[in-house]
This record gives sequence, structure tokens and C-alpha cells, in this order.
Amino acid sequence: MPSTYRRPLRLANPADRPHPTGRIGTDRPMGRPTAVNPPPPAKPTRKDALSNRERILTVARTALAESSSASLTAIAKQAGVGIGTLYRHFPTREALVMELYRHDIQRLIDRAPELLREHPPLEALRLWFDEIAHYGRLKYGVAEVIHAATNGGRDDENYAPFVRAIALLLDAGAADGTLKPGLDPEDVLLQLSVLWRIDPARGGEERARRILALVVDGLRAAPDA
Amino acid sequence: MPSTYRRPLRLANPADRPHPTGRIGTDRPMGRPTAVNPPPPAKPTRKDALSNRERILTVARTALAESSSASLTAIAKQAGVGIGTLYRHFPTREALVMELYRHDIQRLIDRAPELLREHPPLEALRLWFDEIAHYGRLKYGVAEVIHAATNGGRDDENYAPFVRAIALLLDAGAADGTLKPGLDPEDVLLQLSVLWRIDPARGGEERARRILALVVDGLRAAPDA
DNA sequence: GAATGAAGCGGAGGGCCCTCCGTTATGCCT
DNA sequence: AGGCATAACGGAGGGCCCTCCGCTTCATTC
Repeated sequence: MPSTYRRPLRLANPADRPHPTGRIGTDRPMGRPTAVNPPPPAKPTRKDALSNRERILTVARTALAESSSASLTAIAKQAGVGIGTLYRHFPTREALVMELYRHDIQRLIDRAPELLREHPPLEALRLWFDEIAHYGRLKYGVAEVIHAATNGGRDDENYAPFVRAIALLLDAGAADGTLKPGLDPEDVLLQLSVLWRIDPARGGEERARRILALVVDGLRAAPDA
Repeated sequence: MPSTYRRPLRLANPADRPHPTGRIGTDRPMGRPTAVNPPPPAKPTRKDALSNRERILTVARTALAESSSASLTAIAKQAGVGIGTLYRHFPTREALVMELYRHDIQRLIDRAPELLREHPPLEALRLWFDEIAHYGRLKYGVAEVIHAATNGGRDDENYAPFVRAIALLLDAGAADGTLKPGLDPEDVLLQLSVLWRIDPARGGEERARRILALVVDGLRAAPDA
């Protein structure tokens, strides 16, 4: 019987909070970029580091699947690694979760242009939203992206592509006149953040769909113009 | 120099979390209701309890105004009261904040019927949203209400009236055909929860207004029906 | 005014988050 | 092979949240 600790889940003014910085792979003065040399989230070069990273991810995947609020301490322990190591690899909880969802998120991002090729913009947007609503993992993935970005994390790594995907859809809709022109993709992204506040147990999916439909309607061009 | 603790602000599946229960005023077997006898949030009867409660509120008001994420520990200490006492009075952080915002929230709720008397429904809804966007305190107050409710708190105490206020506006709009019929007020409330994710520092107010405008448009009756 | 029982107090205790930094061990170079 | 610089490790430490429960102090009764 674990404990009865109820996770904070604070509701703080974003402006209050400092912001974290990852470190792995950054210590190196980074001589001439060898080939593929993505900045902070670069995969560690040392063998032990790499294996640790994998181990953490494996453990985290199952642990977080069971209870999305599993403690990092527990994950570290179960992965046989010090808490400091976990943080070295994933400077924030979001970073860890993001890594787990990265594939799903990326697939979602890729879907935007695909859908646009197969459907008219408005329809594409609808379908895209549907995918988000349908796959719980995507919902939480999206939530993480928004969350990280909102908290001043400047987590452009994952945030920017997402915004671009939305912008793509919005622009297409603006071009053919079905959506309002000049919409801010970040506004829309923010509206999606509602999704993770929905209790999935109590008619979650249904509610999610309803709300997304409302959002789409809000984005449509005013027909009386 | 305080500390560098970065508040969790977790992003957990609501279903994972147990839920708290207040206690003050509930120990008494509550004989025949004396007159005004609201259930749990009843004001304590003992003199010391009452003064403590006031003291906590006073301290909390200024502390939270300074930094919306002030620690409860600090507040308790500053109020010259044990942490246990603080929790006895306000079983959760939301409860405390809610109490501070109670007046503002109540005023906002009261505004709904007032606005409906003075304006057509759609306009009333717009104005109501404007008030939320404009007063930061309301924004955070609203956030707390939603937050508490969303976390299975069944915090009907504050949640229900709010939902009713929205329902009022929606019904009026449905009646005169400017809003969609059959809208779920809780869906709308949930959409408002976006507001507190907006960083107030970076063009917050402007963004809030934009998004609220989108929300309203989403609620409007489809003119092509 | 004393007795008494329950409301209320308060802080220890368990759990978590995250940072810091002394220690370890790996990759690379000679 | 041996040495070295340093990437990476890991856990102590400081801070926070929240619960539990023995002790204190009102308020009420006699």
C-alpha cells in the first residue's frame, strides 16, 4: 500500500515560476557539429548514459501508463538509477512524458498536411481535432506540449512544430474562406488545452468531441460578412 | 532569500486522485438547524477558531496577492497558526483561494441576470465574458472553481451557481435563437478554463479577449440552419 | 464557579519535487 | 596500456504538501 499523498497540481500564475534547463550533452563545448547535432535533447554519447536513458524510459512508460501521476522518485528507483540521473536526462517531468509521447505527437503533426491533401481545409481541421479527441495519449501529449510551453519553458523543441501544424490548417481554411483570416495558431492551441481537464471517466470522449466542435465553429468565417 | 523550489503544478489524470474533505463545523452532530446553517463551510462557532480563520484569510489575501503561489506553510506561520489549523479551516488550497475570491465570484454570478435584463442575450454573454477577461481576480477565481470541480472535488458549493449562471445566459440565447440550443453549460465553463493558462505578462488580456470572442462565436446558432 | 466533553490546535511525519556538488567511470589521446 | 579531462552518476538536503492524532481550550451544564 503506497501512500496517500495527493499530488499538488498547483494552479499558479505562470509568471511566478522560474524555468528549468536541461543539461545532458550540453557540457561538451560542442566542437564542430559532427553531423546530426540537435542542441539540448541530444542523445547522450556515453554508453552508460545511453543505457540509463533507455532504462528510465522503459520504466516510465509502464509506470505512467498505470498511473499518470507516478512519482519520479519511484521511477528512478525502479530504473536503478539515482534521482539526480533521472533529472539530468529529463530536466522536467514534462520532458520525460514528452519523450514518451514524442512519436504520437509527431504523427499527429504529420497528419495535418496529409489531411489537407485529402480534404478541404475545414474538414481537415475537423478530422485533425477528432484524432486528438479520440486518442487519449494524444490528448495528454498535447496537454504536455501546451503545459510546458505555457510555463515559460520556451520548449520550442516540441511546441513550435505543433503551432506550425495548426497554422497550416488555419491558413488553408483562411485561403478558401471557410475559416476566419488572421487567426492566431497559439490561441487555437490554447483552446485545445481544455481537453486534458476533462475527466476521461465521466463521458470524457463525448464531451471532448462536443467542445472541439464548438471550437471549430468559433474558427469558421462569419458568414454574414 | 527564500528558496528556489519550483512548484509542481502537476498534470495528472484527474481520475488518479482521491479527494479531500473539509472538517470544520462538521464534528457537531448539528442539532436542529438554528437559522442559517450552511453545511461544511459553516463558520466555526468557537471564538478562537473564528479569529484564527480571519487571521489566516487576512494573511493569505496579501500573501497570495504578492505571489499567487505563496506556500501554505508560510501563510500558516505568518498567521501565527499551525499548519494543521490552516488545513482544518481550508481543507484544500482551492478552498482558501475560493474564500478570498468568493465575493468577486458571487458578484460575477449576479451579473448574469442583470446583464440579461439590460441587453439581448448574445450581447449579455459577451459582456459577461468581458468582465471575466478584464478582472484578473475573476479569471483566477474562475480558474479555481473549475479546477476544484474538475478534480472530482464535487465542490458544488461554488460550482453549481456558476454553472447555473452560464445556463441562464445560454438558455436566453437559445430562446431568442442567437445561440445554439441544447448547449451544455459545463462545456462552456470548461472552455473558460483556458483563461488561466494565459500568461498575464505577455499580452494576456488581449489574448483572453480574442479567445473569448472565438468561444462566443462557437456558441452562436448556425445561421445556415 | 467547577466540571466536562467536544471543537479546535499544532506539529511531527511521510511522501514528493528538484538542485547541488563531491565522486565515479568512460572515451580519448599519447 | 596508462593517464586525463570531464560527462555522468547519485544521493543528501532544502522546501512543500497534506494527514494524523495527542493535547489544549472553549462553551456549556450543573
